[in-house]
Amino acid sequence: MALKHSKQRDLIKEFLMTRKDHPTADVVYMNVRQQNPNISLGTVYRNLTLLADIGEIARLRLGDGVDHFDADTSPHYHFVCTHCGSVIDLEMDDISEIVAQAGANFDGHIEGHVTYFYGSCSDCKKKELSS
Amino acid sequence: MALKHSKQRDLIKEFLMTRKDHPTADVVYMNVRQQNPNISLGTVYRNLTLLADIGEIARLRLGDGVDHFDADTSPHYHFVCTHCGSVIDLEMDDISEIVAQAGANFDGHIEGHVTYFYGSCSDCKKKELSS
DNA sequence: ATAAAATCAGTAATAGTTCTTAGTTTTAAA
DNA sequence: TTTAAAACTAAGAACTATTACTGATTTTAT
Repeated sequence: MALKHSKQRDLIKEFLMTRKDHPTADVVYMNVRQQNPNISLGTVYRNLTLLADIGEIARLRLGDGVDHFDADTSPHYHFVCTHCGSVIDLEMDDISEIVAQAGANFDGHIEGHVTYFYGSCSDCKKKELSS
Repeated sequence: MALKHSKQRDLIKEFLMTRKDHPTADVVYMNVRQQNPNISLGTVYRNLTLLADIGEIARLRLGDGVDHFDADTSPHYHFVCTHCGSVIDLEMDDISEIVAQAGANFDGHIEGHVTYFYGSCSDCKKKELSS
């Protein structure tokens, strides 16, 4: 299982670090191909999964049926626009105290929570108003 | 678009109301077939989607790649066991004040939030301890 | 240098869900 | 109560995102 270096994995990680918009595997693939046209989609998926498993990136599941990836692994929350699908970081305080609330009347062990917010992003909100 | 009655839809809704474990489309299909062996999986999917769209049931996306359905549409939170995959209702107060927190430094419009918790359910917790 | 292990590209396979088609029910109105 | 339009159905094809398999290639510890 010893991890070996791979140019493909470096490329994927480097690309992801340049982006703040939480791209999907397919978007990563299309972009990374511009540097390495021979890279395969399977390699992109495998490495995204591997990087997520070792904690170097985060996998986001936002209910749209597609996994998004984020090079920013610090705890933070996301907003999903239900009109254009864009995913945006939110500036807000940590709310993980809700885990204690959830555990108060629960017999199992709660390890964590998944929270994201949805609505209209700034751009889509403007378009709605002007129509 | 006027909704017409359908025996299949009734059957699906009735089945879902008997369950508190948030079954998937496939589980609904397998069970509903015992009453109507000719029902098709597509019909189950179509009606679950329709019922969710008109608000009679809730569609839950819990990050496991499968949609779960819930006849209880009142606002409440869910726990997902990462070991056995079971989905359990949590008894806890409403936490939708987090929406205001999230909107404080955000330029768009936040309509709602998705939150669920994960960890080990009561049964799986016991099994871990005894191993 | 070399060889075991990890990785790769390419492609087939899978899972969950939606779409298409041709025929069947439902329902409002004649 | 016929009737005909609209909604609905079963069956299965198609689609999307993802994972698994293959034999060849790269990495790295010796």
